[in-house]
Amino acid sequence: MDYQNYVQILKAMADPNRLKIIDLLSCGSLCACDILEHFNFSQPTLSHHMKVLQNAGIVSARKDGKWQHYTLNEEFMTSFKKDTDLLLTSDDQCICHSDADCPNCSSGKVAITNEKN
Amino acid sequence: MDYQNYVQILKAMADPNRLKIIDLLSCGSLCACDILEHFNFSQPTLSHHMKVLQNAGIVSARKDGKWQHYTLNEEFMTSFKKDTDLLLTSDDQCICHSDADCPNCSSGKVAITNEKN
DNA sequence: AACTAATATAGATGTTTGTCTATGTATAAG
DNA sequence: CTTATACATAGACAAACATCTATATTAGTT
Repeated sequence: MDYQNYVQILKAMADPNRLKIIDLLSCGSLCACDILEHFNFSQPTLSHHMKVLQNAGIVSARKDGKWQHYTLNEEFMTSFKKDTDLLLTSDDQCICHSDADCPNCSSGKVAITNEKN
Repeated sequence: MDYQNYVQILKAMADPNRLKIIDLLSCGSLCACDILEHFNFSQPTLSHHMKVLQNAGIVSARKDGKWQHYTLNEEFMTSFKKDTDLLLTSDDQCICHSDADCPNCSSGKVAITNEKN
């Protein structure tokens, strides 16, 4: 799996305020000023958070006159859940399979989830 | 949902090395020295990372002689996926429902996913 | 008892990050 | 054209964080 992208997403989510923004957007699109009303921090701080969320591919923005409308990316929601499953599942893509000295691989502990081999 | 706990988990995961540790442990339990072999950082650094993962409830440790065996918590894996689903779904627990001025609530955009009301 | 191996703790350090104030830019309204 | 509104950018700063070296602790071994 693509660690870099997944870590960037996790970092973007790992802030209580940005998490709240994601939660807000999960109800539907919102413009910056509507989001800002839910917080105590300044407008530039929100601007910064929205940029972090956009850079991580979590949120996309659409400009409409003076307003910026933010929407949760459908692709993020599906791929994040998929990557999480991939991470927490012992499968062929497990990192230890590329390591000949891995105790779990050599001891056969992974065999149960690797029956096709 | 419990933001505090979820954010703590996200913060613990939002580091490339700790993410790799989680991936390693998803194949089965490992002791500290086995984990350390996969990295270039020092032993105290690993000790620090393992503590972060334990404090977040992601990993639990069992001492066996000189060795510390680390295991991915089953409870973390299930609750993390559940919380993620909860976050990314517009449902009754959506944060905006506690806010009378929320544009999405007042405009009825959420109605589709809230048919029982 | 002395030694070695596995891990933890303490303290220092450079980097990242969340936040702020001040200011710039773009769009609409009067 | 001036003014107000919505948002972005620049730069500063304190707190959090990842890492290191040095040292302590714990448990086997000789």
